[in-house]
Amino acid sequence: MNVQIPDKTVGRLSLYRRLLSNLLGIEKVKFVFSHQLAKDAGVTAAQVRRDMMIIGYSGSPKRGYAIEELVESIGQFLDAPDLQAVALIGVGNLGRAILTYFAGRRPNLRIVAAFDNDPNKAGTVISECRCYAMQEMPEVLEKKNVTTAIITVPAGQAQDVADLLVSSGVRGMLNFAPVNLRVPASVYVEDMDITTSLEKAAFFARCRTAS
Amino acid sequence: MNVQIPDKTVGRLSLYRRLLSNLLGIEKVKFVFSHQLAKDAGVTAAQVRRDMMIIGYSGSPKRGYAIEELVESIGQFLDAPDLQAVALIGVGNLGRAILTYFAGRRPNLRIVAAFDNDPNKAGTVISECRCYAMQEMPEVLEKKNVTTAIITVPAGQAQDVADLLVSSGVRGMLNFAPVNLRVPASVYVEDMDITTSLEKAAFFARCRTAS
DNA sequence: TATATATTGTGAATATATTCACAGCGTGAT
DNA sequence: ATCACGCTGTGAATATATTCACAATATATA
Ligand SMILES: NC(=O)c1ccc[n+]([C@@H]2O[C@H](COP(=O)([O-])OP(=O)(O)OC[C@H]3O[C@@H](n4cnc5c(N)ncnc54)[C@H](O)[C@@H]3O)[C@@H](O)[C@H]2O)c1
Ligand SMILES: NC(=O)c1ccc[n+]([C@@H]2O[C@H](COP(=O)([O-])OP(=O)(O)OC[C@H]3O[C@@H](n4cnc5c(N)ncnc54)[C@H](O)[C@@H]3O)[C@@H](O)[C@H]2O)c1
Repeated sequence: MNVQIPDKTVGRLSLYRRLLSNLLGIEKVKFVFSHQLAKDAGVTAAQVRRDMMIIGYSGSPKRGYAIEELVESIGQFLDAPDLQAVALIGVGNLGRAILTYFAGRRPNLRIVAAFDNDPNKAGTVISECRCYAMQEMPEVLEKKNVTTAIITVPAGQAQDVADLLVSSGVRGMLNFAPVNLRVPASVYVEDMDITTSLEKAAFFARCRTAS
Repeated sequence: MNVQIPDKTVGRLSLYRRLLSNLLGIEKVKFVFSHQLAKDAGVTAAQVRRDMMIIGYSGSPKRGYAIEELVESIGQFLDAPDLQAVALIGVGNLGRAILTYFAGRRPNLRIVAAFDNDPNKAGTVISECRCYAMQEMPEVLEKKNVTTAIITVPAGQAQDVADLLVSSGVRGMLNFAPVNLRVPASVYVEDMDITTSLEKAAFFARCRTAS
């Protein structure tokens, strides 16, 4: 990956792909114009075309983008060639919701192991995913070749967990704990701060109401 | 709200406040410098100072920011003067996790009602929050003066739910369904797309590993 | 009281992201 | 075959976000 890919573009590509898959699967459409995709995605047509440019995909004037081909292209860009294994740490309320949601949903991006320090949880299976004890983590992560992790442990435990993950070779994390994780520059962290997002929604709700 | 407040700044203010509350409550510190807060928040010191400028809060050189006062200032800026009531629609796995998490956590920003179209859920109480049937929604939202909502229904239902919410006076939404909601310009939508975020983490995990 | 000093507040500079706007082109119509 | 049209691809322009850099300043110290 020599060129620096904008973070935002990656997010939109994932979004485009999902929308395109819907079009293909549900509406049986074969082609889309940038402005159609843009409308579904909530962005401008120019943005869509710019993103396509970034991944080097070309459409045709008059016909637009060949959906099937484009989905393939985005996949080639976003996905690992083989299975990309994901682990989830912290099988609490949120962790279980996520495990259940992703179970069997994506063949190439699968949660292959869950971990929790609660001894009652080790050994259980949630939505087809085995839950391991924390001390098994390094071994399991290596054996299953896990490179990506979802952190759903309490805030106070998140840094320790992140350190463990890093030392076990994880390079991408989706972090739900409300803390700024300190990781080496070679590790990517995507934060999902639900509380902050709710506060934003609440703030702008008032803002808009006032105007 | 005459000046246009940057979206990103609002998010960071929420984050700063949480970090500052920790400092006050746990570490008993009274003052912080911009670079200390910046480190905790994972941003630059200049960013912190710029954000403070935006809400019109001043620190003092040599001492920094008076934490208690600053928390108060951020609160004045972010929070409603009285209770801001929130509703949650879709009491599934994710919805229940969120209800449980926020129960009793914030006095001023509270989930005061949940809704689900499953008749088995209407009438139940999850983490002190009453779950209502969908047809009760307009009435309950008005009575409880709800202006903000969390959408955790399946993607196919989210637009209908959003329309209902808008017509009941909701002006801010936190949307977990993977669809772009079409709402009037006077309504704010904050999207939390867990799938896209996981794909981003996975993508950059590969990216970093390669380099 | 005077001084040294590390930090604030902020205009200007830079970086990043998005949009504009239009030349060029492929396609369906004729 | 030819044409007219509406779209794509993209350089340039603009908008937004962040960082730089430094004068102004409040305080701790002597
Ligand atoms: N649920 C929400 O809506 C919500 C909202 C905002 C933030 N969050 C954050 O998401 C995270 C998870 O939230 P939750 O509601 O699922 O909490 P939870 O308490 O239900 O689950 C936490 C789980 O982590 C496990 N755990 C604790 N320490 C551990 C460790 N060191 N190693 C491995 N496992 C450990 C616990 O046994 C538990 O199963 C928290 O950081 C929380 O702040 C959640
Ligand atoms: N759980 C996750 O980790 C996860 C990840 C990515 C996206 N999401 C999205 O979050 C949303 C919720 O996910 P979930 O896992 O909680 O799903 P879920 O199926 O467990 O819950 C959905 C709930 O919504 C209710 N519902 C359905 N239609 C409704 C309607 N018209 N009005 C009111 N209630 C209705 C259902 O009865 C159910 O209780 C979905 O849109 C999903 O795509 C969830």
